[in-house]
Amino acid sequence: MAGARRKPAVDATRNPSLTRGVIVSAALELMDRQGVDGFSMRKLAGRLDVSPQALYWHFNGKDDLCEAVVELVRSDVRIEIDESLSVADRIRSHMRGLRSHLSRHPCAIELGRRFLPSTAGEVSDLGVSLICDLGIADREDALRHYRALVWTVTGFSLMEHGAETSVHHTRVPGTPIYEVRLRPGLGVKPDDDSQPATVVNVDVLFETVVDVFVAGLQAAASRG
Amino acid sequence: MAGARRKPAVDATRNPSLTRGVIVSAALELMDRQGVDGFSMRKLAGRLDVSPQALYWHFNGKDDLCEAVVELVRSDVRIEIDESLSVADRIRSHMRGLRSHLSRHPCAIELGRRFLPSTAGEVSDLGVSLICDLGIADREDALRHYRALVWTVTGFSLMEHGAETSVHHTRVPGTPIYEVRLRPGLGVKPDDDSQPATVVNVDVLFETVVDVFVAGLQAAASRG
DNA sequence: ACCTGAACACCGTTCAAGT
DNA sequence: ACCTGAACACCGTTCAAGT
Repeated sequence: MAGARRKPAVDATRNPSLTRGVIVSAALELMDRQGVDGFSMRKLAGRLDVSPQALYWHFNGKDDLCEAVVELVRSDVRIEIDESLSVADRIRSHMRGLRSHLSRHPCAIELGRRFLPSTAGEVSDLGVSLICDLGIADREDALRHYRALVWTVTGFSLMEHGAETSVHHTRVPGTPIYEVRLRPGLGVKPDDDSQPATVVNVDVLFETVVDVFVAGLQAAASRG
Repeated sequence: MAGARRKPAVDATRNPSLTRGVIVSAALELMDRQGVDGFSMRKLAGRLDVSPQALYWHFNGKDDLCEAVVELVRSDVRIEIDESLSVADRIRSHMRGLRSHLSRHPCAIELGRRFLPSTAGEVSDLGVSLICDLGIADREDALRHYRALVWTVTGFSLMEHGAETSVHHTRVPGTPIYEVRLRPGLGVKPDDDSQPATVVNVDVLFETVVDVFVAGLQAAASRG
C-alpha cells in the first residue's frame, strides 16, 4: 500500500544487475510468453537467479510490479498517421493503431484493465483534435467522444484477447490468430459437434466496429 | 479435460444436499460478493461445509465450475423492450439491456470473457432482426453488425467493471458506482495530488457510445 | 455412488538475519 | 543498502481409502 523505497542509488553494492528496470522488462517478457495467469513472482525470481524475496526490495508487491509493467508498455505508444488521409480515415487509422498497440503486448491489455485506461498524453491530444476536425467543435464534446472511442477499442481488444485464451474458442487451424471459432453456447457440451461452430473473423469484426463508429461520429458532427 | 461424471442420479445416498445446482449457485453468490479473484474452491467448500475434494466429484475442476456459473447467469438473459419505440430507440434499449444484464453479475463479465461471448439464443435473434428493421437488409450484414454491437457493449462492460476494481480509479464518494476518478496516468505517483483527477461519468460515456453506434448503424443502413 | 484424509506442488508475502 | 533462509497462510488438484 505504501510507496516502495525509492532511488536504488548508485551504490548498489550487492547486485548491480538487479534493478527495477531489469525486473520490469523480465516480467513483461515472461507475461507476454506465459500470460498474466501463468506469471508468478517466484518464476520471475527464478528467471533472474535471485530469491523471490529480492524482488520485494525493489517493488512493494506484485501489484506494484504489474503497474510498472503497464507503464513500460504504455510509455511507447506511438501511432503514425498518414497526413494525406481524410479526417475520417485518420480516425480509422487512429483506432487501428490503438488496437495494434494493445495487441503488441497482450498482457498489458489484461493488466491495463485494472490499472487505468488512461486518456492522457500526446496520443490522446491528437485523437481529440481529430474529432474536433471532424466537426465536433465543442472541446468537451470532443473529449467525451474520444473517451468513447478509447473505451470501445480497448474493450474490443479485451474481448479479442479473452477469446484467444478462451476455452471455447478454438483457433481455426492454418489461419492467423485472428479467426476464432465461436461455439453456439447455452448448454452445448464442449465436445458436441452436432451444432456447427461459427467462424468469426476478428479483423472483419473490428473493421465493422470502426466503420460504424466513424459514421456515428460524422452523424454527431453534422447534427451540430 | 475429460467430461465429469454425469447424472448424479436419484440415489444420492451420502449427501443429497450437495448437487451441481447447489454448488453453482453458491459459487455465483461467493463470486459476486468477493470477486472472481477472491474466489477459491476451498472457500466454496468451507461455505458448503464439505471438504474441497467433494467438489471434484461434481465438477472436473475450477474451470468446469466457472463455466457452469457463466451458463447459469447467461440462462436468464431477458431484455424487455417497449414495442412502441422507434427501431433506433429499440436498439438503444437493447444495448442498455445488455449492459445492465452484464452488470447484474459482475463476476460473469470476467468469466464470460474466457468462456465465450456467445451470439446465440433468442436475445440475439431479436437483436439481429432489429438491425434488419433499421434497413440493413442482408442477413449476413445484419449479423455482422449485431456481433459488433455485442462486442462493443460487452467490451464496455469489461472496461467498466475493471475500472471499478482498479487500483487507480477511485469512486467519487457519495455518488453511485457509476462515477470513476481517472488519474492522468503516465508516471503519476499514486498519492500525487498535484495533477487533478478527471471525473468520468460512466453512464454518460455509455450513452455516448450508444448514440454514436446507433447513428453509425443508421448511416450503414442508408448506404444500402 | 459419494465423500474424506493426507499429500503434492504450487502461490504471495513477511520477517529476522546476513553482508 | 541489498539480499537470503525460513516460515506463514494460502492455493488447485490427485489419489487412496472409507462407507
